[in-house]
Amino acid sequence: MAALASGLLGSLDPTSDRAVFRQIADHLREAIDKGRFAEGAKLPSESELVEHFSVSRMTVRNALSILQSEGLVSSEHGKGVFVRPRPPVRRLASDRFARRHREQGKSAFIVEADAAGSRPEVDNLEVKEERPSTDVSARLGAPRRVLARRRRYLLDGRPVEFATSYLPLDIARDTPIAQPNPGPGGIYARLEELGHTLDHFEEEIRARMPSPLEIKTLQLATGVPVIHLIRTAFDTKGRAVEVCDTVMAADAYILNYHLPAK
Amino acid sequence: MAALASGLLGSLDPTSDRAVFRQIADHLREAIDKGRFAEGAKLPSESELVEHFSVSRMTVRNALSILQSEGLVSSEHGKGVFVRPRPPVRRLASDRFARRHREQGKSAFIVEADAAGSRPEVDNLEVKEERPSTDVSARLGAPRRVLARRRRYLLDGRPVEFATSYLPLDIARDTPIAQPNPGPGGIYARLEELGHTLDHFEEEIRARMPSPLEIKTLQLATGVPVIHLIRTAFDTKGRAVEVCDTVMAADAYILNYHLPAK
DNA sequence: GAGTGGTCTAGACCACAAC
DNA sequence: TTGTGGTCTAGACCACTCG
Repeated sequence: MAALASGLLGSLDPTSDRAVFRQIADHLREAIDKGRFAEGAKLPSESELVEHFSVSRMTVRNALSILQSEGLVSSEHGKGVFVRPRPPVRRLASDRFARRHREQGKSAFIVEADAAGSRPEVDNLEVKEERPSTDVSARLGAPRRVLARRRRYLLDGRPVEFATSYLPLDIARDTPIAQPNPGPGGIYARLEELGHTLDHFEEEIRARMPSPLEIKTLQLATGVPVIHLIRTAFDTKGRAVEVCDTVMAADAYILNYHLPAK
Repeated sequence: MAALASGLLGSLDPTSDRAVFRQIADHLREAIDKGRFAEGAKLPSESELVEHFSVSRMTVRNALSILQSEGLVSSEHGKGVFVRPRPPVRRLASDRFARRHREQGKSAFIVEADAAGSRPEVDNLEVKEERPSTDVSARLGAPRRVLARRRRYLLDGRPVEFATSYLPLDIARDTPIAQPNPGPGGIYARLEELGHTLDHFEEEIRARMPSPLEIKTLQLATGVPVIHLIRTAFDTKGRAVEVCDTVMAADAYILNYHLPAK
């Protein structure tokens, strides 16, 4: 309907080998990168792009789907296609499980969110005994059953992280760890009270595209990967006392690590 | 042509609200997850799927594009659509820059690849002086110009990582660090010889979808995110002496970190 | 040459959002 | 009611791979 401000977008190169829908994607991407469409701004509608480039609607949709898969734009049914705003990221410090933080009685998530001025929430709480996966079992020294604690974290109403902690039953059964709310300082504080003084953690980090379930749970936009972090906690006797499997929306996090040069 | 073994794929649910192309994607995903199509196996051709599900070709292609964006399959022009084999992953230990490794004279990449039985290569070498980006500049204490060392790493012929090191010119100019081959132990060994004894590193990790240039440089399949790692090296005087900006194919790496509980 | 995926057209009908 | 994106059809021609 509205005339497209042609100045914002170039025109196609008919001599180019590059497919038309890729050229259109390139033009849009460049316009976004150069700030000609700001964060949150609406792109020209599909029908405007059809007219501007003189192509069929499928070609335009193909171009837009590229930008979606790159995480640059997201579409809203009945409204339009918008430049994805970059959500604020949460930095995870490598000392986030240091004892001095735990002793303050709040969980790391709550403390950091408060400090950043965000509203933290935890939901989807589930605590149950179950048979461990082979991977979790191997990490924990092959217990037959484990206590699983699942929860989802949200910031200002947006889900950012989904985590499950697994603990051997001989450690966790009939302790505050098996309660929905384990008390101040979280399960690490309880583990230390139970005599499992923590010695160190091992973290394992992957990045990949989310499964359909993860997309749903974290309400992920198209083109947003997840960071998959598996942390194992060891006590001073060298025993693995907890495995925490965490899936994070990658656009919500920066992970920080401190490495001594030794 | 060949009859499709219908047993491998269910049929559509006409009463479902779920879009047809999503249902087809679900069926294929389930078949892959359950191993009915092994890694590297060829999926039924588009025309076979068209016939099996009695839909148009665009609908089938829409379904396949979902699986591609999830990184589950990749298409090969003229051959077919194949289940993506999981490439072997390289684990990066958090002590990979420990001095004891450096003193053995080989770079971390070469040592690890040899140990894993892979054939390592380094190409795209470029060493030049340039003006730093604002981000790099801020990390290095605002030098006017820096030495940039760019290189790409390959394993068994496959590009897996693209890295740029930035060093302040007052440290690196007219030293072996400015040479294409800085010598045994790499630039960290040279830095220490120049009096910049390394104290610690800070690493910053993000995950995101790759830019078109990154897709090209790392020859990334559709649906493979990248891990973006920025490491800053500090000497014992507390000065930032190097920033290394690394982009890794996420399906080729697992990052390991060791965290003391303190 | 036969089969495959890659690109593109020109329509159609639907569901959702905003006025 | 109008405009938006979401889904789907039924074709077409092309480029690539393999025998």
